[in-house]
Amino acid sequence: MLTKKQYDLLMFIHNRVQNDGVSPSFDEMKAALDLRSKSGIHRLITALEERGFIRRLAHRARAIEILRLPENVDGTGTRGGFRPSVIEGDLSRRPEPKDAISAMGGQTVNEDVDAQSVPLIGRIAAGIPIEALNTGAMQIGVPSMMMSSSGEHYALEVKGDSMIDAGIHEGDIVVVKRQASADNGDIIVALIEDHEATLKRLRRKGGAIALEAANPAYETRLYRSDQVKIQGKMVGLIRTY
Amino acid sequence: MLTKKQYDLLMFIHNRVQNDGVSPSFDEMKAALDLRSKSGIHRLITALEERGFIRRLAHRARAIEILRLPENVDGTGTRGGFRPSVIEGDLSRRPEPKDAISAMGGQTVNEDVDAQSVPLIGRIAAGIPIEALNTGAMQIGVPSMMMSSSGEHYALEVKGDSMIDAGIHEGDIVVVKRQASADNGDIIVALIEDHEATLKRLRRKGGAIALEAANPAYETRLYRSDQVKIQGKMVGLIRTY
DNA sequence: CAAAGAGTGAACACATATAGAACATGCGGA
DNA sequence: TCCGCATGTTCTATATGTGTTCACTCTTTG
Repeated sequence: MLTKKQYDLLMFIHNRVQNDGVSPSFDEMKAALDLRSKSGIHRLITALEERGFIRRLAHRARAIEILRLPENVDGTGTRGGFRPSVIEGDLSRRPEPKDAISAMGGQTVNEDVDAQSVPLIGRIAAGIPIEALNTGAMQIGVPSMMMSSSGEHYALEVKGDSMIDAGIHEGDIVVVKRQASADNGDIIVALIEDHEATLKRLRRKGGAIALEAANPAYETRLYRSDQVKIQGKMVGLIRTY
Repeated sequence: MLTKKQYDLLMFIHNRVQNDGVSPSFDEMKAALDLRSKSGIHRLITALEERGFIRRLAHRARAIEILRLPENVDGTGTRGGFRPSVIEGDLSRRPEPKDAISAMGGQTVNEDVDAQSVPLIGRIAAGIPIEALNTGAMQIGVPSMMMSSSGEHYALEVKGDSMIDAGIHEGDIVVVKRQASADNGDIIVALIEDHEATLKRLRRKGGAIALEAANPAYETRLYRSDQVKIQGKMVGLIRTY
């Protein structure tokens, strides 16, 4: 759990981000908490990072991102804090998925765990469509650090060994961020000719799209760009022994 | 997450894309932010790209794509262009994870996320002791399914490639359950002669203990059982791309 | 192909921001 | 009470952010 100071600081940052879109500098936080030194802020920030409430880019100004909030986001404002527009009450989370981008991630937040739930929606393998086990889609907890704060994520269980040289084994669970485009070299979920989903590395060659397996036993296959729809980009992997 | 200037520029680009359908040139951005040089814009653009707000095509004019906006911006009605398409019609998402999970009747005590925190206490590699135990032990969220309900768990970052054939790469995080014994074939954290910690596969040979790497470049080493102390057994792996 | 348009990037000067050490204080639990 | 921990402070050291100028390179277009 957080100390009061840590909580205050987290709320201050959150409010600032909500209102300005810009995270505060150490000096501004210092003023907000009524301190005379930025070092105190530094330690609080470090503590928040350790506890998984925020994430930072090292050595970048104002590069703070809020990953989650404590359970009781009630805004017992110490200072003249503004109410966040998105978060209300304690457990009532936002009902509108379309807001998922403007709010923090759109997944549930637990009181003390640096993780979020994503749906495990099926399996994926070379040559085999994603099975729809939509019914009762299982939820799986995924470390927040694995996901970007915005966007939608889902999980798939890996079948087959086509990506084994990338350290992706049968039975592993891959976490995917849903997006329609990706960069060269990304591992993506690709839907081929609207019926076959596969996990491969993306490589663009001129106007064509190459889908590379990470296993010499499988050949790279080339497609026209209209044959392939990118369903998302792999952002993480979870394996249980 | 962003500095004021970065935020201003992002908003300017966003508005221009919304209104004109074309992203502004550096000169136009220069004028908009009241600068006298495009170089400043160039650096801001680089910063925005680094932070994942925009994407660019190198050496292409006006080839800026907005990936996301800061959290305070209401994206309603503006997201049409880059809302990724869904995987398949009937696989579409389940926007209310909490309902899904409670509807499944899982015996979750933690009503929200199926995960727990474990401390990330250091790094491990062949031949190198586990570094620094306490200094700012960062907590990491780990799926509950990865851990047994009892027992103590911790996490280590992997250095080196000695287990690469087991799909364990440099930078991966391994989740370990603390225990003093393990079965043949388990991957364990072993402390050798009280000074060297290593991640290896356990193989007992008569009275001796063999520690096998999963990389042909490393040799299996044999120890007397009094030379090796088992620190725990690997139960999971987490990788972020 | 040449010119215009667009983007890159080094270098300099300041302004801001972050990192940490070192030491002091106050509070709650063993 | 003693100890550990979160917290406050002061100071010092670095690193990053910003605005500018200048010299190119790359693309697009007539």
